Amino acid sequence: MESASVVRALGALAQEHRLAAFRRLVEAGPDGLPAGRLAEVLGIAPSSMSFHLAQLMHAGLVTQRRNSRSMIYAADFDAMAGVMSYLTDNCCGGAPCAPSVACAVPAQDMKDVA
Amino acid sequence: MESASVVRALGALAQEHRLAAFRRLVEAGPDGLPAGRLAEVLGIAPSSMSFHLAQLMHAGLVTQRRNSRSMIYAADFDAMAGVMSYLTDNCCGGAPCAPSVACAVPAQDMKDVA
DNA sequence: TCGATATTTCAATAATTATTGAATAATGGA
DNA sequence: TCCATTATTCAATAATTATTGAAATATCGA
Repeated sequence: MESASVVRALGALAQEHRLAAFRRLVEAGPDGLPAGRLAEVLGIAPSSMSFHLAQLMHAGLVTQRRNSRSMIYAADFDAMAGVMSYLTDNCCGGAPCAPSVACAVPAQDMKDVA
Repeated sequence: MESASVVRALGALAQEHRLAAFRRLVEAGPDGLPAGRLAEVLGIAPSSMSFHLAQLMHAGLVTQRRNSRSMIYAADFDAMAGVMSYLTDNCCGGAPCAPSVACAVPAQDMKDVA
């Protein structure tokens, strides 16, 4: 993953509502969530939600599919893994920045979601 | 680390020149680099460099100290580790986004620096 | 086809971010 | 003290980002 993509991905996550949305999508897993549900949960206007989801799409961090009238968004775990690799390799000075526990421990629940 | 700090840190890294600067500082280690040297390496005006370093400072990702006439900046590895922990815990769906090799392998050289 | 639902696009505006040269501050050496 | 060096702050401007209501698009069920 080259640095321009990483800048886009970091920029996409560097916003309160988008970080919260992405966390919800990670929590939801591959099934994803409809745009309207996300807007409702985050308490923002549907058009704002569309704007933010477009940013996440452009950064390649989420996927989009239609289900009847709903647009379902889901986190792209491979893309996120690419960002994490880049940061680990280039921004952590060799020592893994993520504590080693992250390598062994299974899923962790989401507390403190906005 | 709470989400507002993470948003600030991601925002600080979500810019071409700042990501490049941070990578250089990671590479330089605890000794850090003077502001002027960074500006020179990145090819931007000293005042722009000051602006970007202030952003990184505000995000808590770098430290600052004076050495004679130079201001020396250094990467704050603990802060970066905090960001990585947050992302691993909240944005990677339990599966470690960083490949497991990152947990075992030592330092890695920096290629592809801007 | 018509109406309701779900979402996006558009337009207007506000707020934030990035850039640079010029002016200002801090340090050290002659 | 005076000058050169190093860096930051300021001012002006340009560019990008975020927000919302209104209008447009797509889908479904009756």
